[in-house]
Amino acid sequence: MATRTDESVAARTPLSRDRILSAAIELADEEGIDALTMRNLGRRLGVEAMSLYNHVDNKEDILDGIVDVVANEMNAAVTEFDGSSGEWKSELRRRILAARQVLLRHKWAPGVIETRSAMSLPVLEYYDGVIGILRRGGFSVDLGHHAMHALGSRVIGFTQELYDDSQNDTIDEASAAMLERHMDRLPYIAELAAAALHVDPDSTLGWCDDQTEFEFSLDLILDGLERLHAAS
Amino acid sequence: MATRTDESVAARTPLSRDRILSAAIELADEEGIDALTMRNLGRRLGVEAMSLYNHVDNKEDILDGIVDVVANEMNAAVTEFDGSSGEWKSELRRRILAARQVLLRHKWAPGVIETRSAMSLPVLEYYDGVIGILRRGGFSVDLGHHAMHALGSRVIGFTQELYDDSQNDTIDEASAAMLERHMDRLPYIAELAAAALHVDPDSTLGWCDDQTEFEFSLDLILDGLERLHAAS
DNA sequence: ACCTGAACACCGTTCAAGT
DNA sequence: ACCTGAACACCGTTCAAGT
Repeated sequence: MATRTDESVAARTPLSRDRILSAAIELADEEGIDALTMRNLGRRLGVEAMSLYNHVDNKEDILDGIVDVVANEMNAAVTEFDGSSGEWKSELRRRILAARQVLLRHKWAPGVIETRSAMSLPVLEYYDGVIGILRRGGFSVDLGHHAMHALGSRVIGFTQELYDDSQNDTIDEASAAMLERHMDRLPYIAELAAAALHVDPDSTLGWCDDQTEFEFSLDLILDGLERLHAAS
Repeated sequence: MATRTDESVAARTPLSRDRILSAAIELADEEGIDALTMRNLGRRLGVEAMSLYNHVDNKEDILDGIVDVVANEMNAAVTEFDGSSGEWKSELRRRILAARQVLLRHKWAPGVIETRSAMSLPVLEYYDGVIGILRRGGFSVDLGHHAMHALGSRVIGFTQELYDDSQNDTIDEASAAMLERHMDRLPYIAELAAAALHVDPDSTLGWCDDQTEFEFSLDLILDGLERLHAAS
């Protein structure tokens, strides 16, 4: 059926909004969000940067678009759980951890979502699904609203980390030296570091296991909500 | 004592790292972090952008510097509570809410802290104080560590909001129209909006009171930690 | 020792010109 | 209808030149 199956087809495939958004996500995934420039994106598509403007309004439009694509990916990953159990807590927990798996492939996404002034319909649909789980589980509108705030970015499976070391998985030498030098002014951090060292002797750095900490915090919040819910 | 008290003194005051950092913070507070460019900063100081490089290494150095200044402001606002009560929970709560007051004056700060690769000593001292409150309150090193993760950016008094409307306190018309158009696909958000409207009839926008939601979430986490602490 | 002007290598974006 | 080259107004930063 395919009349053109050689590799050069890709290069000849005409530009489109969808191809631009896919390439933009690839670029951000592989090289980080800072590498997502119009000129870089054009190069990846074998085209001049200015050609992109025939298919998207501007860079903001691209950022809006890739957020929608990722949110749809989350929604797809998550629908299988909808109504899968009568239990709001386990259902919500599984939904959030599934969304987290998607976002771990697109670590730039929470930061970009944060900067959008207009709202994304797919993101709102994701949120709507979360509130739906709570409401069907018997939460009042009010407590459901509070719950969304308490979960914060964790509702999409992400901890907006102060000092997230996802970029460079190690503490750089300058910081390590500074820590060393000022341990006397940081007695409790020194103690914590010592304890972490005890567990994993050859790294001052890998103090924290992201997934473990995420689930700890998520469960802490879910347990708190459960108690408030039971008391209401 | 002052031989020169006229207003032009400020303009003649020689440049220094401190003056540059103060001006940078003013600029970011007043016009947002995007307005903090070397040329803008130079203009505010009555000097060419290139002169700044005599006193700071580069822009990264300025960002590092203003984070330190703000963190020191937080530490100053917070020391009065240290050891003020034997009760870790109320002490930590007051500390975080005091830090929050500082950060509400410098809303750009959490975002900048997040992008620093090197660690700030004043920020670490703030964290150290938090862990200290927990440890003196009887928390194990491990539970103290988990607690820091659970609090996340809230430990410095800030909710890293998805869609924080601090910039434009209103939902823009495009988003409002989109919400209107797709209410059928967002049944639970529609319900929430209706409830919020009921409370405050003339705004689809002011759904949430930041301070209320912050304290709700903070107390939820503190209560959860208290329970884990009691069980340990 | 400190400040400046011109320049460089990047941005996003516009627009007239090509096919 | 789509793509391009040159250009514009911005970035951060370097460097030789001024005082």
